[in-house]
Amino acid sequence: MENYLSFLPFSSNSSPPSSSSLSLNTVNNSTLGNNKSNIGFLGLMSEMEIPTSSNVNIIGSTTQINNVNNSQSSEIDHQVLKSGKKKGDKKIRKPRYAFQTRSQVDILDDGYRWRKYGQKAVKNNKFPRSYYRCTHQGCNVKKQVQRLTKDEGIVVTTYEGMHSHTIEKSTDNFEHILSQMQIYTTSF
DNA sequence: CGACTTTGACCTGCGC
DNA sequence: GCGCAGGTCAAAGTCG
Repeated sequence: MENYLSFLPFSSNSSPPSSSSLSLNTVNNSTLGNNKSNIGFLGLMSEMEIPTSSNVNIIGSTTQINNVNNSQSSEIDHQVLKSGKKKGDKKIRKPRYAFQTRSQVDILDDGYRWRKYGQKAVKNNKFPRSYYRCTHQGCNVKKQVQRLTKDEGIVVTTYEGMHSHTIEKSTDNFEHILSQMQIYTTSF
């Protein structure tokens, strides 16, 4: 919070961060000191590194992120998520989409507003996993953010569900970011 | 004062 | 059935 930093990782011609282009929030307890935000999109993720559930979809190409959500979750989207409160509900989960970024900071600001609702220590990982929920009314999208133990520079973000509204910040928008990211992907 | 984070407790699913 | 791990809740605290 105090350490809210914004970065312009991809290009040098973008303008000030807080309301445009990609900006990144720095979580308080993340290691600061050098603000090198060397963000590279890694795309692929091995299942071993994300053992959370069996239906995590691995995103290999950044351009698929939105499309996959639109095409696959439209039906499932309305099904009730395991809530822990409602007994008897089917344990059907929304599809999840995970991708990795190489970053010094944990949270990619994708233009939506997120509220943290939990944090858990994860087995075999020295970094906790953070749970976020979209604050937009009626929007039930969640995401998890976790840093890998193996490589502390890699942040795994897992999205669950589909936004039912438009981006709240006027970012140059996520697609632009993703297209930039893909350049990194292909160069790997 | 509202929005957000922190954090311990609780619930559920799953493997043994 | 038991214990573990993941996921969520909600009260309290913090910040702008």
